[in-house]
Amino acid sequence: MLDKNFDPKSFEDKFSFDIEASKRNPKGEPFMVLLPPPNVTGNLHIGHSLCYTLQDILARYKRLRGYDVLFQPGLDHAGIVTQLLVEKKLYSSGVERGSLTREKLLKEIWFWKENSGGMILKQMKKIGISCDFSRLRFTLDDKSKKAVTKMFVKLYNNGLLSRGQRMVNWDPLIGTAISDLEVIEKEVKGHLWHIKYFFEDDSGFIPVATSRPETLFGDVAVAVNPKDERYKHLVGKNVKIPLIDRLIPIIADKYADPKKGSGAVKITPAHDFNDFEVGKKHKLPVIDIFTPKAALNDTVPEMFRGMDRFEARNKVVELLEKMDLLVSVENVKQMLPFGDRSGVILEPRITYQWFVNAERLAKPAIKAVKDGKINFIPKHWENLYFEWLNNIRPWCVSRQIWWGHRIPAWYSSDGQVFVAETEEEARRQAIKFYGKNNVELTQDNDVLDTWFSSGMWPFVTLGWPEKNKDLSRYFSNMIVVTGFDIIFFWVARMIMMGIFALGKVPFKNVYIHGLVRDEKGNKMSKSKGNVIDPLTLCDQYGSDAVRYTLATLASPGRDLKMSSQLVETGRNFLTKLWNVVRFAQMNGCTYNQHFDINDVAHPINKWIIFEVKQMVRNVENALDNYRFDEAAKIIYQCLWNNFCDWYMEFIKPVLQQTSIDNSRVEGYNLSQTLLKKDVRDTVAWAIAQFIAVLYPITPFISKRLNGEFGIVDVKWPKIDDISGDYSESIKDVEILKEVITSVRSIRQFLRIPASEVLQAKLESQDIQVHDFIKDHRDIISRMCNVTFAETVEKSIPLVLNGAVLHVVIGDKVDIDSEIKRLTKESADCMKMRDAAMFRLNNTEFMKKASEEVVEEHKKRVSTLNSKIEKIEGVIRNLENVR
RNA sequence: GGACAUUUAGCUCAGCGGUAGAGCAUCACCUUCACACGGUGGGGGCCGCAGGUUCGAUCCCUGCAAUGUCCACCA
Repeated sequence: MLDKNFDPKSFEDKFSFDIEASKRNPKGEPFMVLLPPPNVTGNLHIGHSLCYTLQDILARYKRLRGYDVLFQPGLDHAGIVTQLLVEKKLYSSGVERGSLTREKLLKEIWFWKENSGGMILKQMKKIGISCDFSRLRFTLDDKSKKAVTKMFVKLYNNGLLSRGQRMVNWDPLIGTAISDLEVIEKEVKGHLWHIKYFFEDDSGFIPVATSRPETLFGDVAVAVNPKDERYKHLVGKNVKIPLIDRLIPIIADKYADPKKGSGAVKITPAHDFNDFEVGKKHKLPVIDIFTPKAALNDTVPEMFRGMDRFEARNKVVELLEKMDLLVSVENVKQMLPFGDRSGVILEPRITYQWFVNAERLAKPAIKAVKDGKINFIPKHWENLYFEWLNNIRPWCVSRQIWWGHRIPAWYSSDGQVFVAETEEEARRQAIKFYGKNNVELTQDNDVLDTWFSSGMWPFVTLGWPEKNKDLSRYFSNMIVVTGFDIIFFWVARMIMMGIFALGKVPFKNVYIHGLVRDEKGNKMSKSKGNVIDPLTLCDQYGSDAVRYTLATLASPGRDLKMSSQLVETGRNFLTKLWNVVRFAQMNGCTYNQHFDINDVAHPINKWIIFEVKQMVRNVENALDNYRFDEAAKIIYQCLWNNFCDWYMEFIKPVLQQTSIDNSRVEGYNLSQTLLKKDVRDTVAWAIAQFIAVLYPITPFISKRLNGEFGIVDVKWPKIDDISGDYSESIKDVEILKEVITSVRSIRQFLRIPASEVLQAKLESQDIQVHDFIKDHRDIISRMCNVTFAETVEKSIPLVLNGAVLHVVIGDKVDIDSEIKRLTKESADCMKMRDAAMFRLNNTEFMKKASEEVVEEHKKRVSTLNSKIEKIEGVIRNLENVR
C-alpha cells in the first residue's frame, strides 16, 4: 500500500541508478542521444539539469516507442580549467609555483581526476539520467588519444592544419594562446592619452592618442590619413618616440581615421591586430616589448624592465606628465578583451601556433544545414550558425599548457617538423627526409584545444577510427540537445569534423534550449548570489518534480525563469498523482492485463478512455516535435482535470458500493457488480497510461507506482487498438458536467451552503439526454448535493445545451437579481450570436469562407438562439411572478 | 553599426486566420471518509503601437517602440 504521505525521498534513491533504464533494444531503429560531456571538474548546475533532463526524456520516450537508444555518457578533460584548478590546489598546499615538471604535474592531475573528478556523474544519476554508465568515456582516455592523434595527422596530411607565426589572443596569466571564441569583450572605463610626438628637428609635434601608452616602446610609425588636411604634409617626416627618442616615420594610411582620437595613430605591430596588418603592409619592423606574462622585456629602457604592463602604463604616464609630453587626457569607455577562463585582459601576441583551416571545413558544414540534412530546432538558430561559419577565421588549436592531447608533431634541431601518429613514424619520416641513419627529434610541447577532442565526440564515442557496428549504426542517427552558447564551440565543430572524418553528418537534429534564469529573469551568477542549485531542489521537492518543472518551462526559443515556487507546483502535481493511485488502490483497482478496452460499455468509462486516448496522441505529437512543455501540460490537464476532478468523482458511487449487487444497472445491460469490475479495470488502465506517458518525464514516481500497481513493465500506450464510437458517450458526459457545474454555480451565486440539499428537476426534449441524466442521478446528487423532485415551484431554471434544469430554492429566490443575472447571460449570448450572424449576412464571407466555417457559424447561431429563447422565456415567467 | 529573438490576465507563459487559454497569485465558500501539496465557484485581457493584406487579423506583411541576446568596431 502506498504511504499516505508522498515522500520522493522514500523511493528516488532506489531508482537513481537503474541499469534497466538504459537497456538497448537491438531490434529497434537506432537512435542516439549525444550527451554533451560535462567537464571533469564540473558540478551539476541548473543548466545541466535542463539539458540532461530534456535528453533523458527523449531517450526514455524513444525507448518506450521501441527504438534502440544509445545514450552514452562521458567526461571532458577541460584542459585549461582542470589544469588551473589542480595547480591552484597544489600551490595552496605549499608546492612552489612552477616547480613541477610536466610529468609530475600530469601525474598530479590524473590523481586528482581519479579521486575527485567526475562528481557530476553521481549528480546526474540523482536526477535520473538514464545513460549507459558502463560505456563511460573520457575525452583524454587511450581510445580518444588514438583518435585525436589520427585526426590531427589526417587534417595535416590534407593541408587543413598547419603551423604558422601569427598574431593570436594571448592569455598572460595562463601563458597560452586561446581561440577567438574564448575572448570575452567587456566594456571598461579607461583613458585616452594624447601624447606629443616631436619632430626629428624639434620644430613641433604631432599629437598621438592612445589608450595604451606603455606600448610606445614598440612603436614603429605614426599613421595619418592621406586625406587629412591637418597632417598630410607631414607624411615622410620622422618623429621621436617620447621617453626613448627612437625615430619613427609618419606614414599615410587609410586606416588612420581623422575622426578618431587625434587623427594620428601610433603603429605598434607586435601588440595590436590592426597595427600588425598596417605594419605588414608598410614593411615595418615588429618590436615585441612583452614577456609571455605581459611584463616588459629587455627591449625597453632598464627602469621599465620586468615591470607589469599596468604598472608600466602608470609609470609612462607619470613621466610623460613630468616632461610635459601630454596634450590632454580623455575619459573614455572602451571594449577590452578578457580571457573567459582567467578573467585577465588579453594581449595580442605574435607566436608560432597550429591553425586549422576552418574555412575549408566550414563549406560542407554550411551546405549540410542549407540542404536540410541537419535541422536546428528552433530553426532561427541556423542564422547564427551560418553567420559564424561564413566569417570563420583560422582556428588556433594549440595551447601552451600540459593537460590535454599533446600535439603529434616532432621537430628536428633545425626546426623541420614531422607530423605522425607515433614518434617512430615521425622518425622514419625524418630519416627519409634527411637521408641519415638517425635524427634527434623533440615533440611539440603544446597540447590541443579541448574543443578539438570535443568536436570529435560523436564518432570517438562510437569507437572511431575503428570501423565497427556501433559507428555505422548510430552515427548520423543522433540528436544533440544543447544551449545556444556552444553552437560555435561545439555543434559547428562536430559538424565540420564529422563530415571531414566520415563523409556524412553526425546528427540530424540539433535542439537548442534556452538559458535558465532566476525568477526575475536575471542570469544566475555566483556574484549575484541568485544561483538556484538543482540538487537542493531535488532534495526539497524530489528529482521528478524538478524534471517535470524543467520540462514545462522548456518552450522552444525562450529562456526559462526558474523558481522554487514552480517546482512546488510540479511537486503538487505528483502528489495528486500519488494520491489518486492510492485511492484507486484503496478501492481494489489493480492492473488487469486481460482487460479489453473495446468491451467497455458504460458511457462514463468510455468517456475517460477516449480522453486518455486523446491525451496519449497529443503527448506523442508533442514529444515527436520536441515540445516538452506541451507534453507535460497535456498530461497535467488530463490527469488532474478530466481524471481526478471529473472521472474519479463520477465513479465514486460505484466504487464505494460494498455488497454484491446483481441488479441491473439502469440503462445498461450489466449488473452493478460487473459495472464495478469494469470501473476498477478502467481506473487501473487509465492510471497505467498516465504512468507510462509520465515515465519519460518523471521516471522515479512512475517506477514506484508501477511496482505498487501490479504493472510488470512500463509500456507505451497502444492507442491504435482503441476503436469504436465514443461520440455519444462524450456528448452524454458533457451534459452531465454541465448540469453539475450549473448547480454548483447557482448555489454559490445564491450563497446556499453546500450542506443544504437542493431539489431539482430536469426537463429535456431530447430523450437521450433525459434518460442519461435520469440514469445518473446518483452522481449528480453526490456531486452537487441535490435530490430530484417533481415540483418546479419556487425554482429557478438553469438553461443548458438541450435541457433546462429547475432548481428549487424556495424563498431564497430574489427575483430581481435573478432577472438581472439571466439578462446578462442572454446579452452575452446575443453578442456572440450577432457576431456570427453578421458574418453570415456578409455576402463576401459566404462566398469566400470555407464550408466548414460557414457550417460552424450556422450551428453556433442556432444553438445560441435556442438558448437565448429559453432564457428570455424564463425571464418573462419571472416577470409575471413578480 | 549588423543580425536574431521577445512583447497576450497582477506574475510566468501557451495558443491560433473564424467565441482569448493554462499555471501561479487574487476573491468567496468548503476541514466532505484519495489529496488543504486539496475541493468548488468567481473576478481579471484595445493579444506593445501605427499602417497594410483579407469577407474576417492577437495570428500574415511593413514600419515603429521597448526589452534581451549574439556578432563586429573603437586611437
